[in-house]
Amino acid sequence: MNQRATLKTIAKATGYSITTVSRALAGYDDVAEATRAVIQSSAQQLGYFPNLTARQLQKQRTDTIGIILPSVGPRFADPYFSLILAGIGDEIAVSGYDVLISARPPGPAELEAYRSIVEGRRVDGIVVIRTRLEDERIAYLVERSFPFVAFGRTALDLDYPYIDEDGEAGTYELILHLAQLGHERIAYIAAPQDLTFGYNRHKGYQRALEETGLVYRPEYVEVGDLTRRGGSAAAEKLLAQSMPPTAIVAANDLMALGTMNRLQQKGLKTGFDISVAGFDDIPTAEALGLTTLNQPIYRIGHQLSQMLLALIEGQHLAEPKMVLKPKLLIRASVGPPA
Amino acid sequence: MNQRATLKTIAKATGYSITTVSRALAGYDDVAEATRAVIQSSAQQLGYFPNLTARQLQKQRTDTIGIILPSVGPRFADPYFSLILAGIGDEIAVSGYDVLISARPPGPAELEAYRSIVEGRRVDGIVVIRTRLEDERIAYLVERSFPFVAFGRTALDLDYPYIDEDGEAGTYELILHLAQLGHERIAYIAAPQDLTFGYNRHKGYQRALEETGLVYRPEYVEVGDLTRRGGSAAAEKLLAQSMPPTAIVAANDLMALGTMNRLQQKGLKTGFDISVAGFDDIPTAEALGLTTLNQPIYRIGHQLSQMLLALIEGQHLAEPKMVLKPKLLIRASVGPPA
DNA sequence: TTGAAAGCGCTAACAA
DNA sequence: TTGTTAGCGCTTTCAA
Repeated sequence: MNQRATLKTIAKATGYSITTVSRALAGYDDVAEATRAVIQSSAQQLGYFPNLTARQLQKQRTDTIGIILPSVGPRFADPYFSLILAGIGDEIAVSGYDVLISARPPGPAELEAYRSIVEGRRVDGIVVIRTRLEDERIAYLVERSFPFVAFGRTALDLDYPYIDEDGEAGTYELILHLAQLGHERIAYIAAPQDLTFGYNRHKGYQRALEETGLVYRPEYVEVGDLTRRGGSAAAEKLLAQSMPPTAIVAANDLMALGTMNRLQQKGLKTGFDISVAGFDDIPTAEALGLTTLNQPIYRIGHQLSQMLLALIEGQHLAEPKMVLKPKLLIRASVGPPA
Repeated sequence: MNQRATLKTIAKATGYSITTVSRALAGYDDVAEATRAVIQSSAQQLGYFPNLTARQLQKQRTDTIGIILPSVGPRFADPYFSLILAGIGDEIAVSGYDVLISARPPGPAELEAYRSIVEGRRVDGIVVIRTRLEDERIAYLVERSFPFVAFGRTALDLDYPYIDEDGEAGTYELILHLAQLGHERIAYIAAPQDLTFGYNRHKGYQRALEETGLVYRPEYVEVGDLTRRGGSAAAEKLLAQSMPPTAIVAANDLMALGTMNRLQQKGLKTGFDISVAGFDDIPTAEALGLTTLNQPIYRIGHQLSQMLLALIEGQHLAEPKMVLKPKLLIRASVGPPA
């Protein structure tokens, strides 16, 4: 990499002081027009570009926000992550901010990454995604009073801004729909229960069963790892029962798709022999006619960005806590019991 | 955000100089054990964490690599981008690096973003994705001799490290397969021709037609914008011809999927009435039985990261230029002509 | 209108 | 073993 031009270089070249050069380039109005012209042309000629790191150190701000993906292997490829990332990235770019991304598996290394970018002052704010009931990341950020917004709630009694979707209400509505179609044996492939959304969605399932007078049977509930493969494995177990379910609802679309795969392998027709539904409405869901609950993840990313930027600017948030109702999309994967 | 502890704070607290504190914490062995103990406990107590920005300024390195996504609207959500990002992010994290991401539409703003992170010294290296025939980004990086690797070749006569897939050979093989099935009217939905992969894949189409003795008809070629919607629109035009094609090949899966949608709307059965094929093998492709060409994008991301890190370390690359052969996956979307 | 000086927080060469 | 000094490149206060 060739030698860089700095303010010093220009100062030397033009004979002015570093201070004047800095001010001329920054557009201050207390610089003589002639001087500014000289300095600007010199800067141009030398290919000057400010060293952002130095500026950050001085200004104590980075114009960057951070996201640490709770990644488990290639899970980064999860459409959920890409969508939220897209929403955040696109919106943040408009304001001239950048996004710093790290991928860490949940646990000590993850928290260490938070400490690193927070204490190390690498970012001005953080977006926390996929919250957990006992979320140490949020506890930490609140304690440090560092600007952040979260996609999701927690069980912690802490005050912080978030957007969440009402997973309980959504799942409740879905199960109700199935019950109305006549399903009585509705199985559920749950998400890990330490994840807030996993807990909430499962609660919706439970509540719907209760209110429709159906029995909650533990053998009809499997916990999956949110992947397609996990969904497939869970479906296998559910179908192996002596009294197999007539409908299988998964806590996310990926597992629902895995379930559909498994049904196909077994020669069962989704939507006829067995109904399947998911949650998220990822692109593939529409293509395969999967009944699911839609939440506008991309747009939520937008909103989270706006909230975070406002926070960074020290503004007060008009609506710091939002819970969105997901929209039930009935598609071909669901029908009356066989 | 509460007050931060710096080296100075600890120096004041312990009575040692900033230098000694720095060295004690950095683990230099020319510090008395007793001193180190005192300093470390003080640091611990004060919750000290080094200011990474300051360190970067001093060390002239950021332990960060940059990726600027050529985004057009929510295109960030393109599985291609997510996958490559996943591959890069996961691999880079292992080495303790972070990823800085910006999203800019191709054009002046994009180049400006490159200049900003390069000249501004915000990153130690860059991954350029989705190269173009006349790629100004690459011309710029080469000229600045800044460490970078590219996913894709260019038409420029420049020496730089890249991994690319052989889009020409892949498409060639696919078209050949269709011809062997008996297709004579094979239409093509091309990618924009300024994109290297778009150009190459189209070339494969052309060459295959020639070699099988089929005619290249301009009216059988549409250029799409790589989205589902674009594929759908292009398919519409192709099907409106007096002599419609019996097979439609798209330059990427998303457009192929759009084509399938359109066929379905028209009541045509993909794979029977009309054959459809794509390129990329995104997750949905398998689910929908789309014939396509697979390239291991995620793993390519891994490799690009490794190459880039080696470059940053000043190492010599054993194999700086790699061209991978995509794998043809025949699925149900393709059959003999109706 | 311009410049000197201080400082952001850190590292490192050199001296003591 | 420890401290002094200088410097990374920038911004900003204050004085001239």
